[in-house]
Amino acid sequence: MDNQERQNKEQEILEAAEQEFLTKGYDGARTTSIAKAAGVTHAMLHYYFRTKEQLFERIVDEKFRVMSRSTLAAFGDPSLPMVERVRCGVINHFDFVSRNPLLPRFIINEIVSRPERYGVLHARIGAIIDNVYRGLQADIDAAAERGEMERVDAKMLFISIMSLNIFTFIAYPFMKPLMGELMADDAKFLEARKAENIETIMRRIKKQ
Amino acid sequence: MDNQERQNKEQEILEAAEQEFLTKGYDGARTTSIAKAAGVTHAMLHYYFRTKEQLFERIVDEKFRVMSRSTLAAFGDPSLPMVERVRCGVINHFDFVSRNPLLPRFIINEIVSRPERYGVLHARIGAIIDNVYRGLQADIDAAAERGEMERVDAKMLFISIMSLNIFTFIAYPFMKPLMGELMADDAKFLEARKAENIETIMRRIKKQ
DNA sequence: CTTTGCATTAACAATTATGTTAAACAATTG
DNA sequence: CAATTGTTTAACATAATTGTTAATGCAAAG
Repeated sequence: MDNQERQNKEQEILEAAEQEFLTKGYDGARTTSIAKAAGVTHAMLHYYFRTKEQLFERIVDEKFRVMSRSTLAAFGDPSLPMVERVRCGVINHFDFVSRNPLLPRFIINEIVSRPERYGVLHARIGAIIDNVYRGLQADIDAAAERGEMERVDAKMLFISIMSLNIFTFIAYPFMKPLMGELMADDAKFLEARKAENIETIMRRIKKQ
Repeated sequence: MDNQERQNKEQEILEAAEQEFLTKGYDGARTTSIAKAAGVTHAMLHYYFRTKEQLFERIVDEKFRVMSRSTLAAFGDPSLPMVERVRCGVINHFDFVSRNPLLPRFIINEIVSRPERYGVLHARIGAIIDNVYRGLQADIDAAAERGEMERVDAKMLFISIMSLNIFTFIAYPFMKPLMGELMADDAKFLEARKAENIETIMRRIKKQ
């Protein structure tokens, strides 16, 4: 068996594991079911990844990376005027969550149910965020000074953006059957929801 | 043993079960650990509730009821002027979630991981909501006509309110370590967050 | 006081998941 | 082609968890 094939098997296990863990969580996931979905015996899964725990770590690591990278990238281009920069941030963040709809719920559940493990990670991300914020808040203050927008707290604004964008996807399966025609067409609803979130945030920062 | 005592035991099991299921979810919960927390042997738990499944049902049922009652009640007093009615709705909903911080995550996870079971429930709630909405949208339109507020979609507004209020609590354990001083004092942060959510929603409906 | 019925316990049964191992197999290398 | 290394399988071991049961206790009712 050549390298190519081996990597394929590893990859297939990882993909099946991602699907299983993201939809069912650590406790609900079954290694046998992951192995089956990947088309390997469950002994092979253990051969490649030793334990369920270690396989899970791999998924968590990757997902955390994707999540934090994209979340930070959402606070894009500092060369844009502040108001446009925020609009752009909301759009980018919405689109990211839209491409990874299962991710936020997974990460939140993970952290809620095993807070002890993420101390290091938190410290690291915390430092990065702190840095970004200081700059962002300064830019907001400057723009407010120039009368371009309302003076707002950068962190609060950030939380609002995350709330509006993420909740849409977290609660989708819950809301969909409750909302009738509004949600009949997924694509249409998401488009409308995106516009609504942008509008809500833009009004929040609009000078009045 | 008198009636009082028996009901107490049942009650203690239910309370322990609620705690366990809400924090760990169905898969993560252990009946032995529930029994231990309730101070009974695990055979007693089975004696009272037969299976884990049935015990879980009891908790889900009650929690669903609490959740839907409070969510609807948040769209309070139709005698108030529309703008005040919305403000009041946001405040009531925030306070409700604040008193039941684990509830939204529990319900969302439940529904995501077992969608098939909630068809009936959904139909019922859907009908109620539909009803409330029709009235609410009419009231909003009328208020907009009178120039008291912006014309907005009632369902979209509702989703925004839920998003802002619920996400705060769902993501709290995740954000807390990331936000530094802002969240050092829980009570203070929640107060600030509540004010921020009210402001965000009020600006959304403000005539401009 | 005895009978009846519920409450309680401890021991046990069954199932399910994770993880291991030894042997078979395949591929690569010298 | 022999030796070595890594891969695969099937069978097994272990542990955890849910659920059952038969025996015992206990309280109230007749």
